[in-house]
Amino acid sequence: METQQPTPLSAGRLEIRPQEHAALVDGRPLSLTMRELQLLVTLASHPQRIMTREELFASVWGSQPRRDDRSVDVYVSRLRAKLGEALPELRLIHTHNGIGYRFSPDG
Amino acid sequence: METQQPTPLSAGRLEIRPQEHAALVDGRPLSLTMRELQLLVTLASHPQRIMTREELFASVWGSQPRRDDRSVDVYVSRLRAKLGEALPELRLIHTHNGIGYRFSPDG
DNA sequence: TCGAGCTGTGAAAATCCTGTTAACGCAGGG
DNA sequence: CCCTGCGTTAACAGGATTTTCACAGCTCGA
Repeated sequence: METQQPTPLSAGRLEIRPQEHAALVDGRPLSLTMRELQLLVTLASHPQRIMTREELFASVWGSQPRRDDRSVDVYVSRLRAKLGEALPELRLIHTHNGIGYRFSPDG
Repeated sequence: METQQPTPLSAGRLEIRPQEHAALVDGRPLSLTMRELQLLVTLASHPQRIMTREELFASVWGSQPRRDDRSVDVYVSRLRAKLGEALPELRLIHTHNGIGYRFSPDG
């Protein structure tokens, strides 16, 4: 069984409410697309854990990525851009070369 | 329990008095139709919360929308037009693609 | 009976999202 | 240096979604 998250995920000034399709910074919702939000939820559901592209893709897209698929990278980039606007001082998503990405609630 | 709103809803220069079927900007009443007002009241009663079309429809029309119903969209558009005339510098109603709409008191 | 305004619906126009590719930068090894 | 591998992001086309317009039916006073 996968770790079941309580409805709201919290990470400093960032709060994520999957049920409400919302990611809030200081109470203000970010304008995330479905994919971006799904990706953020997946990452934030496993704080400090390095997640592979395959894991992330499976969770967000519901299937196996094809060889050399860069969708995860592209959406991480888009997500970072929007998170960076709202929280310029924090880098919540970390790259792990050759493996995947990791969400760190405290930057 | 649902959030119970005090009679007058306030959002900057906009004030809404559901009891009096009135929405005022700087004290001047907007010419809103019933549906437009109901929609505005519903949205403004849940500031910063992303509301789905289903929620909005249920609240305003009192039933479930039929598949592919665009009534909510059309009335949001009509509402925006009238709000935009009175408050050209603010965008109070935000679209959340694939989900619904959100009322932000401060634009 | 007429006219004005409100409503819901369909559909065209405008806008946004998605997946994909490719250009670019950077670091390490040869 | 040059090459290679990897991550980042700009750009694009196609598809999906939203916005807006037009219209016909209704209601309600004049």
